[in-house]
Amino acid sequence: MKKRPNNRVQNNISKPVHYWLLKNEEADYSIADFQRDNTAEWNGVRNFQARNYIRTMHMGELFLYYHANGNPSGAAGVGKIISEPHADPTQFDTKSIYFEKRATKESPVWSTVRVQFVAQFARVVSLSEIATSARLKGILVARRGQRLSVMPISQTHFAHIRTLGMRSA
DNA sequence: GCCAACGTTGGC
DNA sequence: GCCAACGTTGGC
Repeated sequence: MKKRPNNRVQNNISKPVHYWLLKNEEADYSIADFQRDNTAEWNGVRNFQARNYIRTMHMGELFLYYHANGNPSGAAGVGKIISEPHADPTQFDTKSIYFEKRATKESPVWSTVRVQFVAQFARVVSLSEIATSARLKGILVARRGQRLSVMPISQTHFAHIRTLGMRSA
């Protein structure tokens, strides 16, 4: 019998743990709104690359909550994925701005996950701070032209930004 | 409001 | 499959 590699999590062999960065405009849905609601459906993603990332998400994974168009823009807190990926219901709603005429119940086009508020940072870790940090070199959110609302982030970068955010300025 | 850097659409 | 036109994102 082959021995199971010991660098995998038991009962979860084919599911690597990801960390994510999820964006919302601060004026549309801030970390305070997220905290008030406690949970939310991450509906309305209409970009194929972002959708493909959503489809690799797993329950329990953590993400940085990022304020786009913020004052300043940056990481404002932490949330958690609390469902497996599933069809975004707004794609079937003819009255929704997210309606998708190509979508059918049998083969949906867009995916979503349910998310839960975990923590608000003591301070926003600004994009300029992220972009200039040597320890965050290569981070996707600071890359020029990067506009995805859902992107992966390394465990190391996630942990570092969380440490910065939890510490008062 | 400007505009760079994309992604998407549709004619051919 | 190419690519021009158009739409969107998001920092500034």
